Amino acid sequence: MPARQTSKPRARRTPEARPYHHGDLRRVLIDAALQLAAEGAEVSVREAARRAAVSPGAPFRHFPNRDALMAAVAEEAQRRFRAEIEAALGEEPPKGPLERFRAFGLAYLRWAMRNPAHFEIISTGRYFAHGSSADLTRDNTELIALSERMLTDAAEQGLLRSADLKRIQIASRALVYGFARMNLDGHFPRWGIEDGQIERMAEGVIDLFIAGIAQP
Amino acid sequence: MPARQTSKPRARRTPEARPYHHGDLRRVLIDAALQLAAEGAEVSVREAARRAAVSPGAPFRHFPNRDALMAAVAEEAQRRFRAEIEAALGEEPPKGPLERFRAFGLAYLRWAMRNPAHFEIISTGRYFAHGSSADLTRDNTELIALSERMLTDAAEQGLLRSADLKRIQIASRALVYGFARMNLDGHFPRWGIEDGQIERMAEGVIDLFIAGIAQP
DNA sequence: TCTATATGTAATCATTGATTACATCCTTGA
DNA sequence: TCAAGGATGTAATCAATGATTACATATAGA
Repeated sequence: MPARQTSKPRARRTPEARPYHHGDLRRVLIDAALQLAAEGAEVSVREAARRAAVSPGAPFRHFPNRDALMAAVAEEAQRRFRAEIEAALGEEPPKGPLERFRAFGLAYLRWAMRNPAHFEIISTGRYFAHGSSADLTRDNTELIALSERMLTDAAEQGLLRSADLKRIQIASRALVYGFARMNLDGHFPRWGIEDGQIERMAEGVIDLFIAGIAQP
Repeated sequence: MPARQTSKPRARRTPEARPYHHGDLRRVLIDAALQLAAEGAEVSVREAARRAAVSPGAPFRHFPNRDALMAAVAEEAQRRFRAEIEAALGEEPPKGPLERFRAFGLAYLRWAMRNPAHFEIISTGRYFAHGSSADLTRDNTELIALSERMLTDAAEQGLLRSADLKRIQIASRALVYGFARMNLDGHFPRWGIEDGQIERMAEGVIDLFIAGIAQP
């Protein structure tokens, strides 16, 4: 059997001999899990360990349990999500709040549709206790606050028909979230072959909503 | 040990001795799984078997695998979902299409919020292959058709501002589905203590949407 | 009544999350 | 410098689950 070399590893290790310690296993496990999810596979601790070429018990040195790993994965995904949305908004020349809201919704949906598995992990609360990660909660809260600020601005500038701001905020979240989840949950039967069609429909839905709340 | 009586079971069985054959195990398994889900537990084949007081292998006489059981569960849940919505619509005195649409959305959300686990099984497509049950697909399709008909009627009666009916239909589905899933996925933090508040917000969101698409 | 079929049981397997005892490495401070 | 001790990985093991197979029993129809 090709058992592990027992020669003193004190000496500089040969190129192919992995060192006993991994380097940054935590990071590698998170990446492996993200990749697993992106491939549409179930995320299992053992498979992540396998991809990191490490024993099945090793991950538990970094995460007390599977949920903690998933929470870390969600944290990373949420970070990327937020970064991409803010980047998209940053590219925009300054416009009115409703135009910014439109850009926000589009960036949100584009990311959700291009990273469905990661969006699912972020949003579902099925993989770990809600609020178990402060970072995740913060990123999420700030994204929501960002979008709500746009609507508040719009209201202050008299751009909205209704005075019930809270209602508009919730409805807008429900609309965008619902569209993302419909895509995720397989409610867009065929047209998914090339995603352009779904993204165009996302745009149309957002425009319809904005037209509905905007002062005529 | 209180091992099973080996006396010839040919004779009429004593009251407490369960007969070898169960009666309607398939049905009982589905009900057990529905109940498990409603309790917020994971639905496992074995636990369903346990509740049916039957061996762990028995369910596989009725369902080729776990997914098939979940599909049957979804079928039953979808049947109830549709029945309740149609019942709610039946109670309504005949009104305009937008009023009917409003009643539809409310009935939809009320059921989704009162049966979150069942709604999840129906809608997610994570528990079994989409389209694996003809009945489920049919019930779902007809619900969608029902709601779309209301919007079509509204359009024909000149009640809508926009001519893009398809867009309105998708947006309305996204809105209602999104609200239901936000509740399901834990995006309504505190106010859930008594559901009345969420149901009122659901009502408000639907009204906002209808006001947005209706001809002023 | 006799037999084919449907339905349940017992035993077993592979996979997974998790824990425990042990091995190895790395850092720190005397 | 180097030994102590914490951090990190391994090996072995456990319990739960989905699934399969061989076998047992009940039921229906000729």
